[in-house]
Amino acid sequence: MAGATIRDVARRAEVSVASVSRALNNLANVHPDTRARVLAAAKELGYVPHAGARSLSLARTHAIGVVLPDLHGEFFSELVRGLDREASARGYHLLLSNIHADHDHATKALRTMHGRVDGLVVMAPYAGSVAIEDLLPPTLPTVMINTPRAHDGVSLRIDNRAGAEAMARHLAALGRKRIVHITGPDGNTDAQERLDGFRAALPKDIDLVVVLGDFTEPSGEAAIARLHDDGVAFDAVFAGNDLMAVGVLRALHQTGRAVPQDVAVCGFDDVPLAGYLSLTTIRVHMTAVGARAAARLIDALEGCDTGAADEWITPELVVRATTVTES
Amino acid sequence: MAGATIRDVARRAEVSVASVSRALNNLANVHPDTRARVLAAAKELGYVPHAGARSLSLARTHAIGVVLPDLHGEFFSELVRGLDREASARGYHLLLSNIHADHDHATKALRTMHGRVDGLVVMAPYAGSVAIEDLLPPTLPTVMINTPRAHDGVSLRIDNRAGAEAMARHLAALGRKRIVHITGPDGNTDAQERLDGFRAALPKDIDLVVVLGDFTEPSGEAAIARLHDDGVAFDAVFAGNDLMAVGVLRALHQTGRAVPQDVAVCGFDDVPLAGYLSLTTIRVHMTAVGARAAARLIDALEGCDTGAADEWITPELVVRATTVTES
DNA sequence: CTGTTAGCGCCTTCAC
DNA sequence: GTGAAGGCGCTAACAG
Repeated sequence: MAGATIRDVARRAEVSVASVSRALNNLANVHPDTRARVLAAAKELGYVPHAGARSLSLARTHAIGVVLPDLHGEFFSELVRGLDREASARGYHLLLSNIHADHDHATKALRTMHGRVDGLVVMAPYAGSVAIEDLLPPTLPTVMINTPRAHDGVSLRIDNRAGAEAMARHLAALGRKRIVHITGPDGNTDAQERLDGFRAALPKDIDLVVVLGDFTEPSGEAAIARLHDDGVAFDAVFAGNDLMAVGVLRALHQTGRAVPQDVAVCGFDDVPLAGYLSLTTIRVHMTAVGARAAARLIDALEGCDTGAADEWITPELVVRATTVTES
Repeated sequence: MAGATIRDVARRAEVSVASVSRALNNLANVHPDTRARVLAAAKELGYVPHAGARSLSLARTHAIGVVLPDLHGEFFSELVRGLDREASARGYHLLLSNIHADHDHATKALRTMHGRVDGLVVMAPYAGSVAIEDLLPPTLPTVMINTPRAHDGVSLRIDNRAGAEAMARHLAALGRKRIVHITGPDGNTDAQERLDGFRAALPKDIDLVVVLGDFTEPSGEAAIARLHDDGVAFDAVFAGNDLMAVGVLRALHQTGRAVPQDVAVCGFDDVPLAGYLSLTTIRVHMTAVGARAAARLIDALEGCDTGAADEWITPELVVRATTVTES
C-alpha cells in the first residue's frame, strides 16, 4: 500500500493526525497504547513519511547542496566521499549540482536549491567563475572550498603556499640548483598560489625557470620537450600538479635523462597514480576537506558555530623515488 | 531581501498570487503588463521560488535519488558524472545516498528519500545486499544497475559474460594454452559472471586454473606468488579486475617473468591506471552506464517509456601491451 | 494525554 | 485576463 499518508494512519489507528505525528517522532506525552496502535497501523500500511512535506512545515530539509565544477575524477570522488561520510553520519543528505560552463543553466540549478537544502558547500577554483558567489541564494549558509575572495560565510582553503614552500625546501635540501616550475592555467588560483609559495621559499642561489602549463599531462610533456629543444639546462622539475609531472616523467624518459639522478621530479595533489609511479608530491587530503566542509556547515546550521571564518588545510609533503634514490 | 515569498511579490506587483504564479511559470493568459510588473517585482525582491513547496503542490520534485554502496573511487565518480550529466541536462538534481554496511542507517536513508525524489537509481553489486530491494519505498520508480535479481522496474546490466568471453577469445587467438583466472570475492555477482563467461568461451584444449582473489591489488600479487611457490606453470593471467592485474604485474616482475612474452596479463574495468600500465583489459564505460540509467529513469518518470525492462551494456575489449608486443 | 486548527509556500481549479 | 479558495502532507500551537 504505497503513498499512505499520515491521515490514513490516523484513521486506521483511530486517533488524530497529531497523535500519529507525536508517536512517530517519539515525542513525549503519548500514551503507550496510543503509540502502539499508531506504530502498528503505520507498519500495516507501509507508511513512509513524506520528507518533502516534513521539510516544508519544519523549514528544515536536512539536506546540503553541493556545488562543484566539472573537475577531475580523483578529486571529485574523494571530496564527495568526505562530504557524504560526515553528512550521512549526522543525518544529512547531499544534493549534487555540477556547474558546467553554461551560465544560465548554472543559475537555474542554484536557484532550484532554495527550499531543498539547508546550506551549501561550494567549490569554485577558477577566478573566472567569480559570478558564482553572486548567484548563490544569499539566504543560504555557505561553506566555500578554496575560494579566494572574501565573503560572509565560512571558507576552507587548501594551503597551496605552504605545500609549495615545503617542496621548495625539499628540493633545496637535495642540492638542486636549476629548477623548472610548470604552472597551471592562467587565472587558476591554486596554480598561482603554488607558484608564489614556491618562489618565495626558494633560496636565492637557486635558479628558477617558470613555464606555463595547463594541469594536463600533455602540457607537462610539451613543456619539457620545449625546454629540451631550447637547450635549457635544469636538474629538477616541480610540476604544478601530478598530471603534468607524469608528462614530465614521460618526456624525460624519452630524452634519456635519469630520474632522480639527472633530474628530480615532483608534483602536487598525490593522485593515486602518483603512488604507482613513486612520484614525490604534496598530498591534499580531499576526503578530509570534504568531511571538514560538511562538519563546518552542519555546525553552523545547528547553531554550534565553531572556529574561524577562514580555515586552512595544510597539505603534506610525500617524498618518493622521483626525488630521492632509495638506499 | 532574502526569503521573499510569492505573496510578497504579489503585494509588490499589486496582483494576486495566482497571477504571479502564472507569470513566473510562463503560462498563457497573462496580460503583458501584468507579467512585466510581476517580473519587475520579483527581481526587486530577489525572489527565488521555494522548490520544496513547489514540489509538494506539484507532487513532482525533479530530483532523482542515487543509492550507491561505498565503492571504489574510479567507478563512483564516473558513474555519478554520467548520472549528473544526463540528469542536469534534463533539469533534474541528484540526491546522493551512500549505503554503508549499517542496515538501520541504510533503511532510514532510503525512507527519507520518499517525497524528496521522483525516482531512484540503485546500484548494489553484492548478492549480500539483497535486502536493499525490500527497503526501497515501493512507490518509487527505480532503475537498478547491475542487480541480478528480477524486480519490477528497469534494470541495467553490465554484460560481464560478454566481456569475459571476448577476453577468452583474445587469449585463445594469441595461442595461450595454460591460463590462470583470479576471481573476485565470493558472492560478488560481477566476479561470478566474469568467471562463467570466461570459462564458457575458452576452447577445450586450453587449461584453466582458477584461484580466488578479492578485487584488491595485494590479492592479485599474492595469487601469483602462491602459484609460483607451488610450481604451477602458466602463460597467461586473466585477473577479475584491473587492480588485481596490477598486483599480478608486480609479482611477475619480481619473479623475473617477461610480459607478455612469458606471460600475457589482462584485467577488467579499464581504470585510468590500466592505460598508464598499458594493460589489456575490458572497458566498462561507467559514464555511459550512469547517463543511460538517468535517461531510462527520467523517460519512465515522464511517461515516454522506452525499451526493455532489462538493458545490457556491452563492455569493450581494449588490447594493449600486456598481451601483445608492439611491432 | 489527545483532538482541532492553522499554517509552511506554492499551484490550480473555479468563478468572475 | 484575473482573483479567491482549497489542498499537497506534515508539524505545532492551542484548547480540552
